[in-house]
Amino acid sequence: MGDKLKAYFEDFLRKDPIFSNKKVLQTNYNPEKISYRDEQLESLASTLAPSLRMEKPSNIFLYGKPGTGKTLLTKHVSKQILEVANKNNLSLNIIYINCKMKRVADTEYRLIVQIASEFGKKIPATGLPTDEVYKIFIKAIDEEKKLILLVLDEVDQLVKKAGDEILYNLTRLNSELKNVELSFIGISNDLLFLDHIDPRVKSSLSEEEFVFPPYNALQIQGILRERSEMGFRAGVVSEGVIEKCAAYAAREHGDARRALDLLRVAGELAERKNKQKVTIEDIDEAEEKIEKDKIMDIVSTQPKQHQLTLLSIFSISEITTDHIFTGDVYEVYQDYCNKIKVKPLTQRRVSDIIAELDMLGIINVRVISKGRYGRTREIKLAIPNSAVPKIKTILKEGLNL
DNA sequence: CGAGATTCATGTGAAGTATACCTTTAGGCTTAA
DNA sequence: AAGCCTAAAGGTATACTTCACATGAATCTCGTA
Repeated sequence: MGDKLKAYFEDFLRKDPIFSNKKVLQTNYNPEKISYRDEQLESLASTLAPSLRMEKPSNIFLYGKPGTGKTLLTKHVSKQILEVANKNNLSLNIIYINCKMKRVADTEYRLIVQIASEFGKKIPATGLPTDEVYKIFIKAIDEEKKLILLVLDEVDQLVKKAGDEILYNLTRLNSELKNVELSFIGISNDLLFLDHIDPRVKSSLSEEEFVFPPYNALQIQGILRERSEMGFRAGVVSEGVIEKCAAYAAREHGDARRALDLLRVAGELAERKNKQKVTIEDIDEAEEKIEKDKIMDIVSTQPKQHQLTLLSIFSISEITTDHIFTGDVYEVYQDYCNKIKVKPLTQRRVSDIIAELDMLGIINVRVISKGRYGRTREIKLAIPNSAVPKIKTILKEGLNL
């Protein structure tokens, strides 16, 4: 038993590794050089530069489709600025918050709590009035003179859920602060986001606006080449692999992150299969795996009730190819609840949950009127049918079904 | 035949409730002088 | 008397429920061409 395992590990060690430096291909990797975003890099840098003179920089708003380098660039510039600031003993803080994170920063209260905790201030998760939380927060940071850059990634998600007053309150925060100056960097995937918010907030939040256009296929190829040279051993990546990754990603509105994921996962799959080269076939497989992993990730972190709702939708989708309606989902949902002895929520709530699941992108939902036969949500799966059974079984396991 | 009324199944908004947690405060107990 | 602990009172955020009204096109109704 042990020998076999040891042999496997020995083998693993001896085997020609596909990767030379896998980190480079991971999505959280921060490259030294960012290609094809020179213009944005320069704009961002020049807008933020005054912060090194302890002058409050303009608020900035970045938007563009996913995987166009918004977050990457922001982090990159932040890092550089911070390094310089530290070297010169400037009290400059850059706080990065991702507003999408469920149960972390998806309400006004939680957002402030989250920001405060970045400053080491613990605030209870519930129980305090929101303006009290603001006060605690202000008190905590306003002690010494400093400059804070607050990066709000995926603000659109936050505003969609909790309204744009949050942004108003945040921008107003500056007048309450005596020593600290606060600048905002908002990042949004939704190109129309700015059109939907209060004009007053808009004008103060986006004093500067930078658009991140999608990468075209050639640019993605370029990015992939750079990274694969660093990440893979020479000659491991077969002819056409990069082109294919780029083509896949270009199809998805030029999402570079996706392209990189694709390449990395393809490499991992090849490695697992003890292959010497990454081939085009690996990419197809990787595509499927990424999709599945992504969904699994979202699904498994959902609260129980959401999972039950989702499970109901999946179950129905397996028996019919027709569109699914809220009423059907609710019936199945109740059955599942009874089976595991959980008190079912009301249809009102389930209706809201379905809307939330839509926001997550697992399903697509449209409110339609079926005339004489009432009005309902028309639910469609936003994931490949092939992935359903597996997710379903995992869901069931997690729910003791 | 077509304009207008009806109808259905659920969307949607507002207000209320349950839960879990918070701070404040008042009383009771202990302690030390 | 001062200090400390505890429990009750009074407050909030969040997830959910309850109630009531809004929707909007397929279908029905009925007057008219």
